[in-house]
Amino acid sequence: MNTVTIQDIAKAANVSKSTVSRVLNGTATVAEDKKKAVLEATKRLGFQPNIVARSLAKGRSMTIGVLTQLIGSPFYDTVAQGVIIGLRDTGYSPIFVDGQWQKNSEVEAIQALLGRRVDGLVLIGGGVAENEITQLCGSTPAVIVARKLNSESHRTIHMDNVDGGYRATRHMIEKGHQRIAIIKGLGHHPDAIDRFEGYRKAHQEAGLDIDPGLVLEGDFSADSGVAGVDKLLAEKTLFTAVFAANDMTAFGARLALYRKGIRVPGEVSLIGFDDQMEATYSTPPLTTVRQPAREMGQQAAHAVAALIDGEEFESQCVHGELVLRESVAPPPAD
Amino acid sequence: MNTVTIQDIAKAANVSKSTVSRVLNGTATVAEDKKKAVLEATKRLGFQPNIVARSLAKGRSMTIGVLTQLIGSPFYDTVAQGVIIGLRDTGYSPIFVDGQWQKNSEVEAIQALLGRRVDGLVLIGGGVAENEITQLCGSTPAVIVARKLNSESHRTIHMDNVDGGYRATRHMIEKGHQRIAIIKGLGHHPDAIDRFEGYRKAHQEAGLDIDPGLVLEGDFSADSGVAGVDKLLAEKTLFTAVFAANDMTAFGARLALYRKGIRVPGEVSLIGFDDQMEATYSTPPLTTVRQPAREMGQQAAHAVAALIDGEEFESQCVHGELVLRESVAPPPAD
DNA sequence: ACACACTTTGAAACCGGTTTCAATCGATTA
DNA sequence: TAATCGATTGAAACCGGTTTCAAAGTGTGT
Repeated sequence: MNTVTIQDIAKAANVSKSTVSRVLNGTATVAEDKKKAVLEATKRLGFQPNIVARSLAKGRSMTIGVLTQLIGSPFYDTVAQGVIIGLRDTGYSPIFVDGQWQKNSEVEAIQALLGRRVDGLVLIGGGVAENEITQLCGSTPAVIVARKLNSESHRTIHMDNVDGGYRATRHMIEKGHQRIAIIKGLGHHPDAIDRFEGYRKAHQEAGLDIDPGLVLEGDFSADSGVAGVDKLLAEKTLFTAVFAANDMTAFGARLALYRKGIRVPGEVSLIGFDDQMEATYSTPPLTTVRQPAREMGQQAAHAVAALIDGEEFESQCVHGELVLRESVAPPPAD
Repeated sequence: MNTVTIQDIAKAANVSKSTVSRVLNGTATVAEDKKKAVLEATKRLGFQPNIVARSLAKGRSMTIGVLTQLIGSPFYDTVAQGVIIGLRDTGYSPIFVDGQWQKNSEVEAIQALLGRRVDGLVLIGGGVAENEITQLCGSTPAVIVARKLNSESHRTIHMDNVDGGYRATRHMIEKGHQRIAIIKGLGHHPDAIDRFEGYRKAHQEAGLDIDPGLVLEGDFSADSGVAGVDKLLAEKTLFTAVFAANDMTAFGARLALYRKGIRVPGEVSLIGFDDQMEATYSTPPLTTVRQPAREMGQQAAHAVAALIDGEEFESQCVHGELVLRESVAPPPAD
C-alpha cells in the first residue's frame, strides 16, 4: 500500500510535520526553499494525504450523504445522478445509502450517514417524518429533493405536482377531450395525490364532472398502465384520452392500447409525466410533463455545498413544463 | 451537533475509554455491571460512534469506492444501482466518483477514492489502462464490472459481447433474414466492437456475406438509431432486419421506421441489446439480448466484500440471454 | 545599539476512536 | 501459606493529519 505519510515527507524534506502541512494547505507562508523541498519530496515519494485523518483533525469529512430510493424509478435515479454531477467540482464526494436499507430503513440509513460525519445531507424523496428529520440532522445542513414538505422547516427542491397535473389535464381539455381517464400513482404517495388534484382542478375549472369510472388506481409502474387500460376496456368505459401518473405508466398504457389495435393519438390520446429519456422515442413520441430531475439533483448538490459554506439557500418550487410531442391530438370526430 | 464522544460515555459510566470501546465492539469480556452501565450511558446520551475516528484507528474505512460512468447510459446506471443494493447488508457504504470528473478524469477519480482510504474498489466500465489500474490500486482489492480486460491481472465481471451479438444475429438468420442491417455502438468502444464481431461471426457461420451498406456507424444513442435507419432508407438499401447496438438505439430505429410507416415486425424486424426496462413496453415489445446489469453490480459488490475478507474470487464472464418478444418475425414473403 | 513588531518554524496538543501493555484482583493449585 | 494463573481493567501509545503556542530569527524606527 502507498502508505507514505506526512511524517515521511517531513523527514525527507528535513522539516517538521507542521511545515509540510502548511505547504500542502497553503495555511501559512513558508520559506521558498523549504516549500520547494517539501513539494519535491511529495512528488518523489508519491504522497497522497490520508483524507480520513484529515477529516478527523478538521472535523469536516468533505463528504455529502445521499439518501436514495432505489425503487427502480427512473426519476429518482436521475435525481441521484444529478447530485453526483452537481458535486463534481465542489470537492465533496457523495456517499450513498439506500432508503430501503434492511428493514430498519430510512432513519437508520440517515443515522449511518451521520455516523460517518458527513458534512451535509441530500435526501431524495423518502417518507421520514419532518420533525424526525429535524431532530436527526441537528446542525448538519440538509436539502430534501423531490418531496413536498408541509412546514418551512427544511430547505427543499421539489416540483409543483398539482400544477403539473393541472397542465397536463388542461392541455387535453383544450384539445377537446371530455372523457379523460387517469391512471394514478401509488395511493399514499404525495406526488400521486397532487397530480390527481391537478387533474381534478382542471376539470373543475372547465366545468367538467369526473366520472369515477375514469379514475384508475396505479403504482407508477408500466404494469399498472397496462392494467388500467385493460380495465377501462373491459368495463367498456368510454374515454378519448389517458393521463398516466408517469411515463412508465404511460408506456404500459400505450402497449395495452397497441395490443387492442387502438391508435394513439388517432383514437385515444395519451399523456405522461416525467419526460424520461425514452419518452422522446416511443411511438408515437410521448407528450408529457417534464420534471427536471437531473437539474433538481444538481441544484440540491450546489445547495448543500452552499449551506455548508454558510451561505443561505431558499427552498425552490420548480414548475413542470409541458413537452408537446405527438401522443395528444383532438378526439376523433366520431 | 450530537458531539458526545466515547470519553463522555466513559465518564458517565465511571469506566475508562478502553472499557467502553471493548463493550461496544465486544472485543473482550467486561464485567456484567460495567457493561450494563456503559450500554445505559450510550443509550441515554445518544452516543453515535465517530466512524471517521474509528476508520483512522483501525485502518479500515468500511467504504467501497465506486467509479461510475455517467454517460446517461441506462445500462451503466443500472450496474451502479446493483452495487448499492449488493452492499446493503455488508456493512460497507459505497462512495461514488464519476469518471468524467473534471478534465483529469478517471485516474484522478481513482486517486481521490484511494485518498479516502476506501477498503475496496468497484470500477464500472471506463478506459484506464490495465497496468495503470494495477499500479494505482496497489493492494486495494478491486473489481472491474462491465468491461473486458485482456490480461488476467484483475478480477472482472463482464459480458461476452461477441456471443451476445452472435446470438442476436443468429436468431434473425434463423428466422429467415438475409439482409440484416447493424447500427453499431461507439466506434472505439470494446463492447461495440465485440457485438459487431458477433454479427460477423453469425453471418460467416451461415455462409452469408455482409453488404457493407448494411453496416452503419452509431454511438449507442437513440439518435444514432434514427440516423441509421434514415440513412438506410435514403440510400434505398434493401434490408429486412435491424440489429441495434443497444436498446436505446433500437428505440430510435423503431421511431424512424414508424415515421415512414414501416411496420415492425411485419416489414422489418428489430432486435436490441441490454434489455432495459422500457424494452418490455415498447410497441411492439422489443426482442433483445439481456445483460444482467443489476446482477452484475450486485455480484461485484459481493466480490469486493469477499476480497476484503481475504476470500478469493474468480473473474466471471456472463452470457447474455436472448429475450424473445415481438419485434422479430420472419421476413415478409415479398 | 536597543526596543519592538513581524515572520518563520518546530514541539506538542488535539481530533475520537482502537489496541497494546502492564497492573490488579480473585481463585486455584502445590 | 505461598505461588501461579487467568480474567478485568486503565494508562498510554497510536492512527495521520491540523492547529496552537512559544521560541527563534529578521527587520525597522529612534
